[in-house]
Amino acid sequence: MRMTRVTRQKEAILRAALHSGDHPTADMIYAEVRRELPRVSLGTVYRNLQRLVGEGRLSLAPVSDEGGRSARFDPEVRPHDHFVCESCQRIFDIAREGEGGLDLRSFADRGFRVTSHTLALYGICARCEARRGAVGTARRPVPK
Amino acid sequence: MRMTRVTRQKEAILRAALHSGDHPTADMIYAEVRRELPRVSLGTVYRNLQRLVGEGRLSLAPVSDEGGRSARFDPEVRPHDHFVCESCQRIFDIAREGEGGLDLRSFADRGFRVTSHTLALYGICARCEARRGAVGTARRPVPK
DNA sequence: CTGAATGCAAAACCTTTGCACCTGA
DNA sequence: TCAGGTGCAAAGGTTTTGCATTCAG
Repeated sequence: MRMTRVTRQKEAILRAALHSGDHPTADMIYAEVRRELPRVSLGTVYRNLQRLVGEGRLSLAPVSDEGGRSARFDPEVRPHDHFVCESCQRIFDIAREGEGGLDLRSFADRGFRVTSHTLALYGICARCEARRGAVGTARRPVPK
Repeated sequence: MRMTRVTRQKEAILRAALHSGDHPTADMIYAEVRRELPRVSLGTVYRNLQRLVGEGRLSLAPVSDEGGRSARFDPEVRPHDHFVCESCQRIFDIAREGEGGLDLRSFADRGFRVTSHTLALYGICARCEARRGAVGTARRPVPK
């Protein structure tokens, strides 16, 4: 039977993932944890992130940010959607209302069984939209 | 000014991507092109896939297959959605009806501008669902 | 005690890039 | 001709893994 041990590292990694505001990458979490546990290894971070996702304490945000090859972790584990701002790159969680408004009947009719889905919206967030109006047409990133 | 040259390689790569049935990875396309041009390099494949996507002749399927770190290319360039079978791993294109049934008013109200979106459904496809019923509860992959 | 977790470093994977040579328009 | 494309190989970035050691239960 799988014994899930409580280690200083794992706790710090979860805490970092929860408290790091914006859908952090493994590397961001690594940097954060390092401030508390300077000798932690990147391998430990990856292994624990994997465990935490497996235990349902974190989720993976299914967003494909342009050149982004790195996974984004999400403290929100309930089904929800995402909005990605193409200007400042921030990722917003979107609460899912009911079934997300999806009509899946045509799938059931064809013998398909849908068990989950991911929805990501792309565009310009309110802050960038406002700033763009003020500054002109330049699409420069909005600092945190 | 950007001159887009027609080369044997580029043509073979596009042909391979179009004719390869199921949302191929760069590697699959490489293998396919190699049969015709054995000296083609993987770098050339990547460079051309990038160009073809830039030219709107291919698109990238925004599906996050489990451990899959590799990009999937899609001959369908019009906006559409995807269904990923978690049993046989096949990816199905789904035609998008109208705006995909998404209600984006609440976003506009909050000052967000949505320019595009990606929707991926996960579940069991009709073929696997049927086979599962026949075989029992075992979830083994369905061969092509 | 004992096996799960860690730290470290090497490897694995996918993709990009530098550079000399080639080639299509 | 000659800029853009190619082949090759090396580099880059992210994630995984082998192994001796440490540590939680």
